[in-house]
Amino acid sequence: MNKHSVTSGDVARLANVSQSAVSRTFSPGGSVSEETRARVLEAAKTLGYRPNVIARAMISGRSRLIAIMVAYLDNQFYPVVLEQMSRALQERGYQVLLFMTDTGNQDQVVQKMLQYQVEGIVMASATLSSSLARECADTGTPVVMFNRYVPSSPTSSVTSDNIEGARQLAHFLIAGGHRRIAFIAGQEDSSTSRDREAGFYKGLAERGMTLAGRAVGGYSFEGAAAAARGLLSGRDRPDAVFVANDHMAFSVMDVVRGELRLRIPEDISIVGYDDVPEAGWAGYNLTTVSQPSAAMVDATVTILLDQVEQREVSRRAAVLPARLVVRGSARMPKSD
Amino acid sequence: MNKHSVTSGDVARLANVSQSAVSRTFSPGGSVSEETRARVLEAAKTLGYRPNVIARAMISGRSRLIAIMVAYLDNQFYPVVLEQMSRALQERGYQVLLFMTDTGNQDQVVQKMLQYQVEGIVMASATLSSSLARECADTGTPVVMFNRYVPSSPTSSVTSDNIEGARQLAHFLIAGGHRRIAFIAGQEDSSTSRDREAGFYKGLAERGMTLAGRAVGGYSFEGAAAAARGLLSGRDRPDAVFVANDHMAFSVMDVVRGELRLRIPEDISIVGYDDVPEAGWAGYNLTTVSQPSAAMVDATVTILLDQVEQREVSRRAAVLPARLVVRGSARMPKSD
DNA sequence: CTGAAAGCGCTTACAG
DNA sequence: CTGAAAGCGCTTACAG
Repeated sequence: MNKHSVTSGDVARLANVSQSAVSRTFSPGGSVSEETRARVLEAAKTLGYRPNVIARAMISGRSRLIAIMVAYLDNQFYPVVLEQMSRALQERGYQVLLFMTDTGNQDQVVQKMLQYQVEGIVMASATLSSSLARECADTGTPVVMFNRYVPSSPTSSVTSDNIEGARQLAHFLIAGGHRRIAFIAGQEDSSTSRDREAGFYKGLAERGMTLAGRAVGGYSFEGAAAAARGLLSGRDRPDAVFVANDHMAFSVMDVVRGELRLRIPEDISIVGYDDVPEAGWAGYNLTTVSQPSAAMVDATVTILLDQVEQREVSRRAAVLPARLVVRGSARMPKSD
Repeated sequence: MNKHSVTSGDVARLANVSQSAVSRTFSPGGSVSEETRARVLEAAKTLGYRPNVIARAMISGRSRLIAIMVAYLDNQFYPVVLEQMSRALQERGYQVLLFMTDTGNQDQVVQKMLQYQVEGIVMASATLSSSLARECADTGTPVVMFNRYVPSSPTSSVTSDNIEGARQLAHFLIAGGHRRIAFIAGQEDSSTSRDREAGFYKGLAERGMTLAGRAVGGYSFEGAAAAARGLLSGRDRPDAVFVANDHMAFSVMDVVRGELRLRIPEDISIVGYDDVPEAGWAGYNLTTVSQPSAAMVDATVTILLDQVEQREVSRRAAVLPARLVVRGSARMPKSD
């Protein structure tokens, strides 16, 4: 394959052993005498031998490749997750094949993954159509959806408790004395946006309140800015806005302070969801709900690799606890 | 490999043709009659055949895999670049094998890349030691360093003109009336930090000035905060600070406003480098220098794939123009 | 422990 | 255009 591709055969010749002996020396449980091993290792070193893992994958049926599908790398939640997940997978001896979502032909992307004989798939953007889910199951390739799920789907998923997190946020805002509370949704077909909205409604209802306004930001920076302008420029302005994720909340805060000339939280409170690194930056100091990204990554890797290593595809759903993170972008409850 | 791994042989049997005919049907320039092709395609469809690209890689010597080595995904410059680079590579028919830098055993990571028979390597974090560079060259695997370089190394690199960008920044600060100008370095052994510092000195010198203070932030958020505290808490405080990248500049701004209670830019000007998305957010509104990430990605992909496709490793260095982006974090020159 | 041999799923000359 | 055959670099029973 390469210019000087040295193979196990070359090493065998130099070490005066069989090619099988070389192979055994380089496979974890291979039975080789100390002497043979030493001879092989030395020959390998002088030749610069490096086992070809593609050939190994071919014969063993194990590529040790995991596909991760991402998008939205402008939303800091995902780069952080991608970094953690890659490290966790590397530590366990797998490599990450990265796929950027290609709007439109998601089908082709999944076909590519399968062609590369990946042993597992993490969907950290978009979800799997039921026909694609079936194809993956047919080939014995486990899939885990990260930070999303499809209610009736047989695909495993890892999420945080978006309903409970949003519910707490509602209670917190009401305790802070807010009376006109609005919501800016993400992508309306996403499970995160839907669950956060549902949990928020629930929290409001438990205190006898309802939503005072609603707009859709589509999880984009620009979409959120437009939503904020629409929602906040009329009369009877909300006194608090729950934005479906932090990434959009920053955009909303920029519009509120820069265009509408309102103070946060004196004139209006803004809260987000995710607790991305920037939420803690002093320029935003955003009150939000923390998604436990490290625990979510752990659960994903565990659920996926259990299936890979047991060679069976099953369905497991993990829902991890979320936690309210109080900072300065929302008025505090009176502590009396 | 998989549960129901259907192979070209299975398709051949069903279509009543040879296995070679199936293979030709699925290889771009393969000569097959229309009739055969149709029969094969139909059989493939009913069986759910998917060519095994691992086997193809094995026999053809072309894995179509490109390794990208990254780190620092908390610095928004890299996620954006990773996304752009992955998309560009996918469009040209390559897949990205992602490697997170593992402090310490960089050697092992590169060995892994080579074992996976990657056709090219992009180093977007760290640089290649000369012995590793030689190993890559020996196997015929081209390498491009992204946003970094080693002066005497034979490895290709793509950077922006850090010297010129920093020089312009110096001129801009001086024109704005600043007289006590300090610098916060990144990692001192990185080419970006060194070049930005050198260009900055040059710009100061051209106006008869010298640096009024210097600290090292190591390109980390916390390191930058510590550097800012040290640099700005004494007497004779600087009236402007050039921070070696935006990521650190945000941290410095937080310390300046949150801890030191100074106004930006009235009391002190802060400028950064990179022009990451957050630099444009109203909470920071950072004056900085834009690295042309899209052009840098294009150059990287072109330089790398040219070598991959011509099967020869050469050395090319691209230095793309940088551009001053004036926002609100530094006092403006008087327009008279 | 060791080696000869089969075989993973393909591509690609080579003859016809 | 088509098929039989060789071979990519390995792993893994199988005998010894």
